[in-house]
Amino acid sequence: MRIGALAAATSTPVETIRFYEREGLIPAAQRAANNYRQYTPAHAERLAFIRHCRNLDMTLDEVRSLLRFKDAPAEDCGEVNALLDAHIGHVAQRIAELRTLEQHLKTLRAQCRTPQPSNDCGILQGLDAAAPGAGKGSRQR
Amino acid sequence: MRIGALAAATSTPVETIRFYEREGLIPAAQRAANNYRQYTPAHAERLAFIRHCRNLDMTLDEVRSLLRFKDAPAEDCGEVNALLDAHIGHVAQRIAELRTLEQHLKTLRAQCRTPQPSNDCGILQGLDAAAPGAGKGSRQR
DNA sequence: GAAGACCCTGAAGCCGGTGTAGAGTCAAGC
DNA sequence: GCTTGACTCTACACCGGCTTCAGGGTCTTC
Repeated sequence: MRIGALAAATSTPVETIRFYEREGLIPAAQRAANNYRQYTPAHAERLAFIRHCRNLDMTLDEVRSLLRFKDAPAEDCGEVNALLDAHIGHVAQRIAELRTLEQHLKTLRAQCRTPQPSNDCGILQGLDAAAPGAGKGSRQR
Repeated sequence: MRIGALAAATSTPVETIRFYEREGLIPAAQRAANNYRQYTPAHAERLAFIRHCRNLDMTLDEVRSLLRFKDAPAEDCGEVNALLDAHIGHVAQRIAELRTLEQHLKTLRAQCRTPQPSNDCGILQGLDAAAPGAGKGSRQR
C-alpha cells in the first residue's frame, strides 16, 4: 500500500502522514526499491486510531500517551482513564468560557442596532470602555 | 511613558506590545535619545482597545478591521455590526461542536470503569473502532 | 563603580499541520 | 519509444499569536 492509498483509506492528507512519521507517531514505513513508502494494514489501523483521537480534539501529546498504552497491552490502563477525564475537563471548561464570551459579545452587539457614523457606534465605544475580559482560556483551538 | 509602564497599565507583556507595533496594530512609538520607545495616553487607549477585542477572542485581522473604523469616525459602521455578528456566529458554532465532542468523550469514557490491562481497556478499543468524528471545527485556539 | 532592573534588536520556537519547489517514478495512450 | 499526467520523494517556508532567547546597551540605586 502506497502513501496515497493510505491517505485515501484514512481520509488523511498525504503531507500529514509524512508529518506523523517525522513526529514518531507512526513508525517509519519500509521503502520499496524506488524509495516509495510501503504501508501495511497495521499502519492503517494505527493511523486510524490517531485520527480518531484528533477528531476528539486531543493534542498529539495526548495521542502519544495513548499510543504508549496500546503498545504495552499488559500494562494497567488507569492513566488512560485519567487522561480522558482530564481531557473532558478541558473541553467542559472551554465550553463554559465560550458561553461567557458569547454573552459578552451579545451584550456588546446590542449597543448598536443600526448603522451610523463610526464615531457614534455603540460597539466601538463599548470596546473602548470594555467589559471585563472573558476569553483568556485558550489551550488548543 | 516607557514600554514597561504601558505594559503594566494595560496588563500586556512587553514583547506583545513590540509585536503589535511590528504588526502595525499600534503606530511606531517615538524614540527618546537613548532609543527607548515613548508612549502617550493615546497609545494606551489604542492598546486597551486591542486587548479588549482579544479578550473577546477576536483574531488580529478582526481587530485590524475594527481599528480602521475607529480611525475613520465619519464612516458608516455597518461593517462593524456585521463583523460582530459573524464573530458571534463562530463562537456559537464552536460551542455546539464542543458540546457534541463532550458527549462523544463521555460515551467513550464509560467504556472503561476500572483500571485493567490496556489490552482489555474499553477506551482504547473504542478509539480503534471509533465513533464518527466530532471535532473538526477549529478556527482560532 | 557595581548591582540589578529596565530597554534594545534579531532570530528561533511553539502547535498541528499546509503549501511550495524541484526532482524522480510509474502507467497508459499514441 | 515518447509523451502526458498522476503519483511520490526531500527539504524548506508559512500560518497565528505570541513567547523565549541571545547578546547587548541604559538607567537607577546604593
